[in-house]
Amino acid sequence: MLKQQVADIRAFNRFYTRVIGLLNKYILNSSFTLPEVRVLYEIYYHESITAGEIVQALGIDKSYLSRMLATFEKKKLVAKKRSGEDARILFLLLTARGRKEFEMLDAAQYSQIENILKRLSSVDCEMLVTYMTEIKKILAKAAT
Amino acid sequence: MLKQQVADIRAFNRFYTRVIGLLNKYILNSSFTLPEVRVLYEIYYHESITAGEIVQALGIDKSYLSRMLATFEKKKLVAKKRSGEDARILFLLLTARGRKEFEMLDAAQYSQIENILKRLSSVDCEMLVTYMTEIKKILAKAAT
DNA sequence: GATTATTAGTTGACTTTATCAACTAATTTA
DNA sequence: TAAATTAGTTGATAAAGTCAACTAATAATC
Repeated sequence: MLKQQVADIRAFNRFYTRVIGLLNKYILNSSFTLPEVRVLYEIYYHESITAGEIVQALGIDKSYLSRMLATFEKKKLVAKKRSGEDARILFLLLTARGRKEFEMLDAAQYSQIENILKRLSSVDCEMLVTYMTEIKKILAKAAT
Repeated sequence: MLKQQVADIRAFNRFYTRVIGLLNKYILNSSFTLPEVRVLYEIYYHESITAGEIVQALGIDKSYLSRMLATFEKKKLVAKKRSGEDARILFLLLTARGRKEFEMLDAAQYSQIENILKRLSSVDCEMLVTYMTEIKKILAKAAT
């Protein structure tokens, strides 16, 4: 029955909002904020990304990002390289230090998930991953 | 392999963060903020809930909630009733107006999900709900 | 049964997150 | 070459969230 399905999905959304919230909480104990980590993530996995692309990808304000990048530059985590072809564009890249810092965060987030999985049987782990992957696939269909 | 499982779960988390973000975006066009809607939800579905229980359920700060409830009271959406047994405790309840406002929001969120399900086959709908329910069960085990 | 500890909630001060509009500098177009 | 676009910066400010100290009431214990 559709009505019950909608209710179940909303229940999952509330539940999972809380899960994500708890996982993110730990980031708040790091020296970075949540949007900062997301920005570092984008630069780490797409070196030579532009500020505009991050604005698109994360849906954040360009002025907000501009200031965030300025503090990253001050801390020598991110460097900017002006494009030769279009001098309006700045390519962003992590410095060695930026990569190192991000990798530490990334590793901590990894072990946070790992600690959850450790509490589960291997069958439950497999099922969890399978269900998540399937949900992604199904929702991707709805998005087209 | 555990490593891949962790990576898959993190990919799901990034994916689902966006899903929830898109669903929540509409709330931002309402006259309520996201945490406000969550608080109204809690009171609506558990009349005679206390502030402390909401803090527990949603993981929000008690001072933040305290101020939010004050604005709800000012707008005549929420009323407080001091417990006779323990005068430290305030029970929360929605006024008729609060219930009406929440029901409008709730109906809009319902049809938002409904619109997504309409784009899926009934098998996909059922699978989606099943997977979500199973994920909740599995993660609940890990939480104990 | 007075004193201490605990609990529920409030308040003040603050930080983080986010937005808007005006601006600079470079590039494209007409 | 002037006008329009584009990428990003800066100033001002609002909204969201947090922390710690506080009040008021109750419960615990000596």
